[in-house]
Amino acid sequence: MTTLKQLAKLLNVSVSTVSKALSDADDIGEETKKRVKELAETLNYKPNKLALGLKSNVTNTLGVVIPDILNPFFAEVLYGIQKQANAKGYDTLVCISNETTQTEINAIQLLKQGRIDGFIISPASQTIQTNNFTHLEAAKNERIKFVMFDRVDNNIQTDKVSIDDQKAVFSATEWLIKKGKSKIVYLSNIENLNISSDRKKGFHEALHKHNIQIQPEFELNLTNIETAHKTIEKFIKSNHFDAAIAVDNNSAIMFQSLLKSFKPELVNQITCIGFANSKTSKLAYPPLSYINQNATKIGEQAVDLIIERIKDKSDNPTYKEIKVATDVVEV
Amino acid sequence: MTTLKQLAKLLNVSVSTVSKALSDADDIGEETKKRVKELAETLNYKPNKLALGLKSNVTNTLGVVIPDILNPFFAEVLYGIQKQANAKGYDTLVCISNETTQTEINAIQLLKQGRIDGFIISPASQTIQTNNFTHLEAAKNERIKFVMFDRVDNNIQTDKVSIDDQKAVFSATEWLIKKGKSKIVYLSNIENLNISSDRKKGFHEALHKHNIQIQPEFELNLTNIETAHKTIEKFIKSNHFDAAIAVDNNSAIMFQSLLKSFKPELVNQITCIGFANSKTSKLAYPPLSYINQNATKIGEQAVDLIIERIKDKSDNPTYKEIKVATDVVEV
DNA sequence: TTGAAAGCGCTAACAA
DNA sequence: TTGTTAGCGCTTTCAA
Repeated sequence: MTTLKQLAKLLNVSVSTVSKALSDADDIGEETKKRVKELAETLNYKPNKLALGLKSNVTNTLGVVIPDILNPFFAEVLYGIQKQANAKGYDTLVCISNETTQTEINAIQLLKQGRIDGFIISPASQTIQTNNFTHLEAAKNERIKFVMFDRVDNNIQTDKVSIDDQKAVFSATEWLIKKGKSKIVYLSNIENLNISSDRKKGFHEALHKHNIQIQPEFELNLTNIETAHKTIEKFIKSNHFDAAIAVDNNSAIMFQSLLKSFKPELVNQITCIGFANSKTSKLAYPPLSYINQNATKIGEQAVDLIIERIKDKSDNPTYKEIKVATDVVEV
Repeated sequence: MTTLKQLAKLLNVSVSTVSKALSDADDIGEETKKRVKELAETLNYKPNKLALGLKSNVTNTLGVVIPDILNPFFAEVLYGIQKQANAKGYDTLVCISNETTQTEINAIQLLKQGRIDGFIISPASQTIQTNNFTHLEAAKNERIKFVMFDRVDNNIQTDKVSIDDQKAVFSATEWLIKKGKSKIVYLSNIENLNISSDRKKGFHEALHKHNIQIQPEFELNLTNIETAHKTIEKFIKSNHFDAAIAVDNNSAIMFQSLLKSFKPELVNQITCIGFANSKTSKLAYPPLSYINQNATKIGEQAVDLIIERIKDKSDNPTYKEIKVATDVVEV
């Protein structure tokens, strides 16, 4: 790595002259600037970011804590985060908590060691289930700035980005009802999170509004991937239904596939919808209509929020809670 | 952030005493050590990693450049990288190249600014298609250590981790043939990469070995997601076939779904196999047998290699090229 | 057993 | 217009 010192030596000037020349300070002669810049170019000089960070307490780096990168939703959020962070001149230090609180604590420790300006987190399911947010509280006390996304918690005061889960599922359910559907099976592989209960509320709300009876046996729990196929098969074989709504990224694809195997004659009459994006919707045929969660947008918004917060030096900030719009994409 | 200086002041000792006490140096009195450690604990002192990095030229951070995080394969590799890096005490600075060379160049620039000890990269498809590896050559000249994975290039001398693409597809094809299949359709959505041609070679090799004629119209190009369904539909409707092999992560799921729609009577007679993992294989019903690419393992191996290389101070290293074993998982 | 000083690469206030 | 100096947080050598 080329350093200022080396440039200075080669050019027979002082380190500070080189530093100033490179930043186009107006107290350096044009001639000198030119010489300095040329040599810097030739030697492919890049300022050492560690030194800059140490000096200025600004790292231009964002921490990102993601529960599960194998979940396409989080992968897409990460994509949005990266894209936006890059556009704004930030790098990302990424940690995957693997849904456990301990890994999350470690991650935040790492992120606290002066290496980031702030972080973006969606808490692990374990954290949410045990309601153990002490590490985030601690971060807050140490004035470390962070933004929560997707799995947001009401007890933590900070900036948040999510979708309106209840509304998203309400709209999708209503979309089905308006197509004349009334015997709708509800699929979820999401563990016991706020998101999950909000989504179910949206489902119930829509049924209620349209005077449709809630039937507990029409709500399938597919958390366990090993038994999911069996659960769906059993349901398909022994119930009358005319639509399916999945509140995660996978279950609708699965359901449709089983439907085609066990009741092929019904495929055209039964409408399936799930959370997805334009690409994953096409894994199924016919392609599934889907609830577009705008995961990329969530990531972008999270980045905007954290950068805004980083730049905001006020002591008593008013936190923002952004709801990214979702929409039903009919294919 | 608590610093050594602050601790020193509070304890009325010097900075160097604190530093040594915390690292258990044997020239510091037990009593002092105890006092220092207690206060450090209370104030939740964490050494500033930037300062450590600046001082020691060791960052314990790995750069990771990934072409496409929405591809489940790369997501899983990233998972493996994170897991292993963490286990070995490294953090990861992740960049997504989005399949373009320019982003990749930027990423490597970022990674070069003294922030990482080495990086792990799978080149963008653009980089490979234009055969433009100057940025990697440059990195090599600057003695920056890196490991290539998956999309490895013969012209770059460095450590590499990949699967034996030809062999993997050969084995899977042969697995189909041994089940009595001979009219096998070949599906690929992979752009023109080495991987792609190696996989096709494996396919041809197996056909050849078992005296099966190669039929170009049995090799479907599904690169364009918009036309993929149509292409498959047309094929299914107008050809006799008894098996399908997909050399990517999505096409087999898609193919099976279209098959069930257009030739449901054949589903039980036609065997589909694709690259997948235990989870994605279950998106289809019946679950697909799959070629297990061991993406997690690839990530882990890449981390092991880069760490080994970082620790190796020799001038003329012998580079390793690891082939991770694949296997056909019959469901 | 403890502390002072130098230095990693950089910036910025101040001096020349 | 250029250079000197101090300091960001840390480790380490050497001196006390």
